[in-house]
Amino acid sequence: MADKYNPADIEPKWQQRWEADGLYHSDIDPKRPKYYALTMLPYPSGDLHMGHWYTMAPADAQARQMRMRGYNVLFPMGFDAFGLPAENAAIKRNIHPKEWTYSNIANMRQQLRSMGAMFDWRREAISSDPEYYRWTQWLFLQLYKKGLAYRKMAAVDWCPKDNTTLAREQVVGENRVCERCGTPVIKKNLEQWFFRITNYADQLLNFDGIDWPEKIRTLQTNWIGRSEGANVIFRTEGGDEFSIFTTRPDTLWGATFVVLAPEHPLVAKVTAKNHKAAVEAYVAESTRRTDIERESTEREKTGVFTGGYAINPVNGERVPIWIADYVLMTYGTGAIMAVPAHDERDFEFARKYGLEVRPVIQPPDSEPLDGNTMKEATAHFGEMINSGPLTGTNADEGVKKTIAYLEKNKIGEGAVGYRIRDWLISRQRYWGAPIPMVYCKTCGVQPVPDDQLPVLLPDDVEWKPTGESPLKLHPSWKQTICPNCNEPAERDTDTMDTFMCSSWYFLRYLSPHYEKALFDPKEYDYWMPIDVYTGGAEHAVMHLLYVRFFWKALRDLGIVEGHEPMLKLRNQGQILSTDHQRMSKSRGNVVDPDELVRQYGADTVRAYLMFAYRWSEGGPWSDENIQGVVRWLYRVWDLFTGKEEGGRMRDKDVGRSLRRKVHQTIKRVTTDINEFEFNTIVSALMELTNAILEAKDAGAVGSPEWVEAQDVLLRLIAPVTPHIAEELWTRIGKPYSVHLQPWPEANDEAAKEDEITLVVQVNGKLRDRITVPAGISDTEAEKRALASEAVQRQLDGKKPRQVIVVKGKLVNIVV
RNA sequence: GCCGAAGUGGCGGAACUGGCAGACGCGCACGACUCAAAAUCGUGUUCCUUCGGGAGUGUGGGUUCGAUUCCCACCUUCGGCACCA
Repeated sequence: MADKYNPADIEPKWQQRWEADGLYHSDIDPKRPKYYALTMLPYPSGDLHMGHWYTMAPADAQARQMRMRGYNVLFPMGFDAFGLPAENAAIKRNIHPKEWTYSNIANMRQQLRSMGAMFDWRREAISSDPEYYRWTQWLFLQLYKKGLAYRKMAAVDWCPKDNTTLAREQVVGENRVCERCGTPVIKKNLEQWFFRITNYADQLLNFDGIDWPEKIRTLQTNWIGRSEGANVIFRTEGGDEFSIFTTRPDTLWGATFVVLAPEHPLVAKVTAKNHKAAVEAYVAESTRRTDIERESTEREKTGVFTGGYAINPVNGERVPIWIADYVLMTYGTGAIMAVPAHDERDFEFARKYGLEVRPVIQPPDSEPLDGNTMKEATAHFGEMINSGPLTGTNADEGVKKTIAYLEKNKIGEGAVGYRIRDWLISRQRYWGAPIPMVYCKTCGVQPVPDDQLPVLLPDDVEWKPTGESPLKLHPSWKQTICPNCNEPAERDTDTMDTFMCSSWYFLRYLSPHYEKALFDPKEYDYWMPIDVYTGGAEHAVMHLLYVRFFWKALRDLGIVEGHEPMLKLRNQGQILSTDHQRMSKSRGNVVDPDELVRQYGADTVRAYLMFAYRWSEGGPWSDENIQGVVRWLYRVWDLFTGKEEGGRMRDKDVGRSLRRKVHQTIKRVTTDINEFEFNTIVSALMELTNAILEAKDAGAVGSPEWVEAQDVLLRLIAPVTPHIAEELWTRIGKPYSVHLQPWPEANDEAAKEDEITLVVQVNGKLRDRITVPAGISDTEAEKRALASEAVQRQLDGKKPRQVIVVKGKLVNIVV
C-alpha cells in the first residue's frame, strides 16, 4: 500500500480506462443543463508547446468542475489545419503540406491526450478535411448570395515573402509588417474577394449581453474606430460633385482649400493643363511609396496644386483643389476640406504651401485668433466666428447646428466614418479552401452550385509560392464548365484566409460528420450558444472580431439565432520563454511540455501551470517553483497511501477545525475556479492538504471529519489533477469514477469561525490582536480592545476621542 | 501623439465591496534524520531596531478614524492604434 507516487504508471492507465469507457463523451441529455466550454483550437505546427497547455489545462479544469456540478459539458477539440505556417514549413522540408499537417495532427493529438483533458474526440473537427471545408465553401456562397462577399479591384496589402495578400488585420505594428513572418507589406492593385464586415461595424460595437473582458472590447472598439461627422457636397468649377467627410462640420467656413487623395477618381478631370505634368508625377510617386512611408506621421506633408477649383457650398467661395498623399482613398470619401486654423495636418500643409489660414472657431480663454500669426492649429471647440448665418453659435451646438443647416440646404448630411476595412479573404496560396467561384466568358462570375461542393483541393500541385496562386499553375484543375451555360469556364484559383475556417469551427464540433448541413439542428438547439470561450487576447481584432461578424452574418442568413456566439470570454496571459521573449521555433526557445510530463507527470504540469502564474497574466517560463507542486502531490499521495494511525483525537477541536477548513476550501475553490483564478485554487488545496496532515498528527484518523476531509479533498483536486484523484479515489475503496461524483457543497455552518482575531488599532495603526468569540457585540469588542495592554501603553492616560468598531473585524481607537 | 493595462519581499504571486500587507509556494538559513549526501521533516525568513518600537505595496500629494485598494499629478514597463480628416 505504501508504494511511491509514480505518475508514469497511473496516468496512462487512467487515460486508457477513461477512453475505453467513453467517460468524457458528451451527448445530448435534456435532463441536464448544458454547458459548452470552448477553448481555442491549435494550429498543427508540429508540437504542442507550453502555451497550449497553459490555455487548455486550466480550461479543462474549469470544464471538469462544471461537469461535477451537474452540467452536461461539451469540451471539444480540433485543428485549424489550413494556412500559411503549415505550408511554409512544408516548403522548407520539401514534403507535401497535407502530409506534414496530418502527421503533425497525429502527433499533437497524442500530446493532447497526455494532458488528461476531457476532450470528446468523437467530435474532433479538422478544417482541412473535405467534409469540413465543404461547409466553409458553402458559407462563402451564402455570404455571396447575401451580398456580403464581393470582388473588387483594390490596392491591397501584399506580403512579398509569403507571396500573398493579407487582411488589414493581419498587417501589424508601426512598420506595417506581415502578422505571420514580420516582413513589411507592400501595396498591390489586385482584384480580390472581400467580406462586408463594415456593414456590421455598428453592431460589432455593441457588446450587450456578453461577458467579455474590457480589454478585448476596447481593442475591438478602437479597431472599428467609429467617428461621427458629416459628408458635405462640394462642386468643382466644372460642375462635378464630390463629397468630403469631416468630423468638424462646425469649421466648414474655415475651409480654405480641399485635398483629394492621389487615387481620387476626379483628379484627372480637375487638373488644369499647365499642372498636368506635376500632378501625374506626384500620383506616380505616391503609388510607388510604401504604406509605411506614406502613412508615417513623421514625414513632412507633400502635395501639388491641380490648378482646379471647387466651390465651398456654405459660402460659395472658390477654393483651390490640391492632391496630397496624407489623404487616404480608403477612409471617408478620399477627399477632405482643409481647415488649417483648426487641424494640425492642414495647418502644416497650408504653411508649407502658403495657403490661407482662417480661424472660424474662437476657443474660450484664449486670445482672438489671427490666421497670419498663429503658430499652430487649435482643434478645441469654441464659439463659431466668421461663419455666415451660424456665427455666434457656441461650442456644444456648433456641430449639431451645422449638420442641420447642411441637411436643410441639401448640401450635406450627418455621416459616420469607420476605421475598419472590409475583410480581404483571398490568398494566393495553396494550402487553403478553394474559393468556390467560376468565371465564365459569357455569364461572368458564377457561384459553384451547392451540390458540387466541396471544390476539392488537388494534391498534385507545385505548391511552392511564385507570387501566382499555385492552383493557377495546375494543368487541369481550374478547367471546369460554367454552372449556368455549361460552356468551358475557369475556377477561382485563390484559397480562403484561414481565419474564415476558424470563424465557424465551433459549429462543426456539434456534428463534425453531419452531411446534410453545416450542423445537425438537434445538436445546435441543445448546445449553442457557447457558454465560455478561453484563449489568447492576441486574437482580439482578428479571430475574435471575425467570429462575431460571422455569427451576425449567419444570423441574418437565418442559419443561427441570437446576436453573439460566445456568452463569456476569458483570456489567459502568455507564457514567455526564459529569455522573456515569445516562444517560437525560429528563436529556438520553445519549452517542451513533453519533457516535463515525462519527468513529473501530467498532473504536476497541470497543477504547476495553474499555480505559478495568475492565469490572466502569464509570464516568463521558469520551472524553479515546480518543486512546490511536486512536493504537494507527494504529500497528497502519502496522505492516502501512508500508514493510517488510528487513535483518539487529542481534543474535539481538531475535528471541528478540520471540518471548518474543509468547508472553507470548498467555498474558495468553487468561487475561484469560476472566476478563472487558478493559482489561488491550488493554494487553497495545498492549505487543505496541510490542515489534513496536521489533523493526522493530532490523531484525527478514522474520525467522521477525517473521512469527510479525504473524500472532499479528492473531489476538489479531481478537476486540477484528474489522474491522481482517480487513483486515490479508487484506492480508498470508492466507486469509479471520481469524475462522475457531484461537486461537494459547502456547509456555511461548518465553515463558520467560532473565534475571530480582533484587530486593535490606535489612530489607524495596528497595536494588538485579540482572540474573541465570533459573535462578539460592538460594546464588548470596544471594552476588550480598551483593556489591551498594548493599547493602554499607547493611550498613556489620554482619553479616546472616538472609537470605531467594524463588526467581527477591528476596533480603531482615535485619540 | 492617442487609447488601454500593470508596478507589492531575493523570486512566482495572495489580500472579497477601503479594515491584520506579504496567504500559498520557490529560494535561502539553521536544526533533525544520515558515516555522508540527496530526499524528507521541523523552525525562521519585508527592512531597520537601543526590542519600547519605527519604516514599508513605483514617486509626490490628497480624501478618510483607517488606503495595495478611492482621487490628482508624475515616473517606469507592457500591449494596441497611429496623417482615420
